[in-house]
Amino acid sequence: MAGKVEARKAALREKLVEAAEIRIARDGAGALRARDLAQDAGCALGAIYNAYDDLTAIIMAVNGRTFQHLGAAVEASVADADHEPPTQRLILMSNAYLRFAAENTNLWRALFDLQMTAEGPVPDWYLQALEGLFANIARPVAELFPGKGAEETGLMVRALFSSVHGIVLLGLERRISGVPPEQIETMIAQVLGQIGPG
Amino acid sequence: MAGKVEARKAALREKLVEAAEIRIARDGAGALRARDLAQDAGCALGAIYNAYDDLTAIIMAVNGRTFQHLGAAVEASVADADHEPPTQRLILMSNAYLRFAAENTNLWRALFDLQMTAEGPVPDWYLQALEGLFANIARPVAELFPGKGAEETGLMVRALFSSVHGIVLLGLERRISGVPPEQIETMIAQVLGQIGPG
DNA sequence: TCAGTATTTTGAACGTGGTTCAAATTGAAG
DNA sequence: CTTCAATTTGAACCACGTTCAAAATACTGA
Repeated sequence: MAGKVEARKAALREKLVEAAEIRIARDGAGALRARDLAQDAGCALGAIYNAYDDLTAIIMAVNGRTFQHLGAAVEASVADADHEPPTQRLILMSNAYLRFAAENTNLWRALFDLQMTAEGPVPDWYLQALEGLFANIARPVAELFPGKGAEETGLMVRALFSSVHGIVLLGLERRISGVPPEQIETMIAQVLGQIGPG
Repeated sequence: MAGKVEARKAALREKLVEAAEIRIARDGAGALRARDLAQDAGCALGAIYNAYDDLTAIIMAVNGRTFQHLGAAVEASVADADHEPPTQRLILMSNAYLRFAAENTNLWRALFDLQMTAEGPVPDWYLQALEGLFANIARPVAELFPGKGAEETGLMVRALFSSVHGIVLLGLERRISGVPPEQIETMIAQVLGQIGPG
């Protein structure tokens, strides 16, 4: 019975991220409360701190899942779009990004909100998840700018991702943008439609 | 001596925003503490709540100033650039935006961080300040796309602002972007340089 | 099986921080 | 100077993340 405690610990970790995911999705990461989480997971308040260092670590665990889902959604959007021109593939991915953000706003926000708050270095898997996203963008961009070097292409990839991210971010903040959600796609197309050589 | 209390109250409000501005600029809006603020302003803890509804209201007051400074910086960047082509003017404004954000990161972040947190409606002057920024962008955009209607131009203005905002936001988050600050200008130019008719 | 030891779980308690409010202080009026 | 209203004060309240000594549980050897 050596793995019994291990298994119980793992089960608790699992229950905690699941409960946290539900709460973050519903109320946002800022509304996550240790006491609520303990209740949801059916454990003692202190047990949370046996499973994770602190609440931030749990949010990070949720972010890990969210990144997976986000990455899958973006990749699926161009899974069978090889025949489409590169600009169109960029637009497809961006719309998938928008859709994911719109349907999972709080979880998606947690992905980027956390960075601002926490001081320490971003975990490695975080950066790698981002690189994964960038890799998908890099393919159409490389097709669009065959002449450019890797350096400049890499910057362009980040610039385009950041642009779409900004459009989605402010666009979903209805109170600021005043733009109805269905217009966000138009804005993305307006910007990405311009991208191309010469 | 009718206006005496009024004046004292106004003076306290002033001291509070000034102290808050200094603290937010140094440590970020999230690190603002009521007790520190009271000490800085030389008033009792409770006095804060005579002058303002809550800490959020003080941050909003600071944001009001920040918006003024930001608007002034952006306008100044194209003050005597009428002879420049529209794309160049967009780049000038964007670089001014970047520069302001880089030099006043915490104050600039507070401008957008707060929205996420607070639930209530955004105050009117907030939206008007944004409209003021948009108006500056609208001029070059209208020159670039003389054929487009007001509707589409308005969307494009928001799309471009959001794009630059996104590039600056993620670019300054060094831990995420991994891009050195001086490259952010390059990314802005990469995207804005593409904008133009047909 | 059981006593003894190690490990895990528990939740009361601590520290921090925003906000409140009864009491003290200050200012206005007679 | 006295009285009354308004303002100012800071101790106290509550919510929350986190800790840690004690209780519960699991493991080991006889």
